Amino acid sequence: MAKKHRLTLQDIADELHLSKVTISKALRDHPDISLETKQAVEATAQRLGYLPNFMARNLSARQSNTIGVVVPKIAHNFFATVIEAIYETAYENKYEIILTVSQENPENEIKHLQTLLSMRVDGLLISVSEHTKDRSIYETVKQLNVPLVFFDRSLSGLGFSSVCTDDELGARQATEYLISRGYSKIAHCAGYSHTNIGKGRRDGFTKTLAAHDLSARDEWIVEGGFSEEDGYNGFKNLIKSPVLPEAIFSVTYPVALGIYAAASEHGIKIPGDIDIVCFGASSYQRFFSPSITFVRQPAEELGRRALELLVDEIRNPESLRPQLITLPTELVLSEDHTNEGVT
Amino acid sequence: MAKKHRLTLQDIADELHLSKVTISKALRDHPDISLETKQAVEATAQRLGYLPNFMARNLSARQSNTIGVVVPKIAHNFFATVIEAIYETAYENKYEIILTVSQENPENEIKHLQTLLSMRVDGLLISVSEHTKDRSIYETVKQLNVPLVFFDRSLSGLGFSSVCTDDELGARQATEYLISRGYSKIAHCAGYSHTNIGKGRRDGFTKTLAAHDLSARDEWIVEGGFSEEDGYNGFKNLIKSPVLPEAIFSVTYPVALGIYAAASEHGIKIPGDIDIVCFGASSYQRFFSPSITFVRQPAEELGRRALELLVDEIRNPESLRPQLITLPTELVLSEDHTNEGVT
DNA sequence: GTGAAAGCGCTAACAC
DNA sequence: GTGTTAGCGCTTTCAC
Repeated sequence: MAKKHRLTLQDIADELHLSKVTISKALRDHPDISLETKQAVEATAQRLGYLPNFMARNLSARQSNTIGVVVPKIAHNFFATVIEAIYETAYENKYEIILTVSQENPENEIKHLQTLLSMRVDGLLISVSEHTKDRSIYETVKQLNVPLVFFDRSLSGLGFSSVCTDDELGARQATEYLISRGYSKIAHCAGYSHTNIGKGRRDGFTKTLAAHDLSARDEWIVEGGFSEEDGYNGFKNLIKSPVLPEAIFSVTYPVALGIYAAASEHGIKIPGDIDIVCFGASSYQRFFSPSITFVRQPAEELGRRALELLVDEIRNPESLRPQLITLPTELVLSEDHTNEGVT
Repeated sequence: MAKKHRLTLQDIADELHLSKVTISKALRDHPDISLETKQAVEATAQRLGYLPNFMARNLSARQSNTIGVVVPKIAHNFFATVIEAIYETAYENKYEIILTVSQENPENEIKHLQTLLSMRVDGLLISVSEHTKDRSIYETVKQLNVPLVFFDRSLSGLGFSSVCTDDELGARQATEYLISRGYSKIAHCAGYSHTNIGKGRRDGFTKTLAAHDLSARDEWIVEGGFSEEDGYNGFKNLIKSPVLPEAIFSVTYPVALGIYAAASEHGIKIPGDIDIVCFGASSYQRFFSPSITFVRQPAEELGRRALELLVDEIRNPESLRPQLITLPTELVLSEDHTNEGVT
């Protein structure tokens, strides 16, 4: 059983005694072609079950209508939400998405970027891994003149646009809240300072403390990654301190989950014994207790804006200068705390 | 500023005074080429920053090393986990993934399938939407001879392989558990019976009841979709019954969340007033109370197996007959219940 | 071992 | 309006 010959423009052309160029134009609704012809072509294409070959089309047209995306992780509420928004917005704009996952590994990130470049994507949407340091691949992208927009986790100084959360604002909201609750001994399970989000959140934290004439003991700021495991390890380090903090500001939701796990191993109740505020949360959070106070990240908007900005840059390659967009956060109080006065 | 001319094989060929055919072969490690030449080519390709053009390569080679995936949703723990496993396994097998999202909409599903076919993906991995009824697109795929494997949500009778959860087993485990807890009035927020997973879970439920000489009142089996909203509406319907059930078996985790939301509006405590068991859960579930008893779905394994099976079919197009793989589930008791004897 | 010729399926430029 | 010609960048015979 030989591989079935897939229909081509020529097959339709033969059927209608026209040339394949006419078919090609008709199918793409080119003004050259008369309405009658278009309809006839459309009809037989439909009848024969013709499906265009995008590889051929794209090779010839030198564009793929395709956008490459690199994220550190998928199965994490924040990214899953951003990704879903990216998909929706892409389809509205007639772009297909090629999604790749770095797994927080810079080497994967480079490999995926190369693959996407080889696939000749029209543009790139990147959230860099927590360990990315080598920027040469991004310089290559710049040189190749391929539009790129960072989202959430960005690299500055490369001349690319970015759409990020206002990390410092969110951190300030979180910290102010903890201070308003009467805590003065506040710890921070922080993200790496070489990442924009780690640094922004940490800066917001320390600045807010300083504004209230407070400060955190050195060992109360534990720097690490953004995963459950990092939170777990972070808490284990934290409790080595001779003085325990009254509250913790966690850099991400997964980190907070790790903190929970570690704390429960030590018989420490959260938020009972040590209170917590978290940057980001699961969308399921509201159904469960302890319902924690958290900083809401504008995940959908982030995905949508990033994609729209990228499409803009693809369509107007020359006109635009890099834009650095920052979206505001919002503090969401846990039910336990809002009810406090009542209870 | 003209669009930069991307490097081609010819550029490397010129540099080395060889033909582009030689370069092409050298880069692909073709046995024709001598080691010296290969190394020289490799070196200058590296130096010049050559990136192959996959569109051209794929057009010429008539294969894309690409797999198309259609899922109903991303931002849902089960699918996010399956998708992540698919990505990992794909990379191990040197395939790129084109992921599309139907949003439970059959029209999107068809459109995406056509797009993927037009992109000439080497194979297809599908989890059908909850409303899919028209099967003609799948017959087209069959005719085109494109390998396709269903995962989790499948369509039978089309001659395609599938990798699914043992829904009936899981439902039996859940129902047996509720019965063992002493409940006899058990409701089921069910999925559509025209879907394999809706039907399997419902069958497991009713059969188990029957085996214990029990049965559910008609209005205790509420059929709907698989989302939070469906659970919410389902519960609203459920409580119209003159007799309230003592427990609910929920067809999915999102449905259980909807049930929570609706119940709390009515001042009904779950699992206090009405107990619940759920098919599937969030990976975060264990950190929170109420920690509910649930049926664990083998999400990673499902993704991995489905992709491996597909790759098999791509590589051995003739030899294999459709396989229907079913993976077992496992009941996970909530902490609240396991501690019961002790408390 | 290397390369010239042909073609993958399509589109763009230009003639008619 | 429609068709001819010439590629897009690569791979596959098949000579040499």
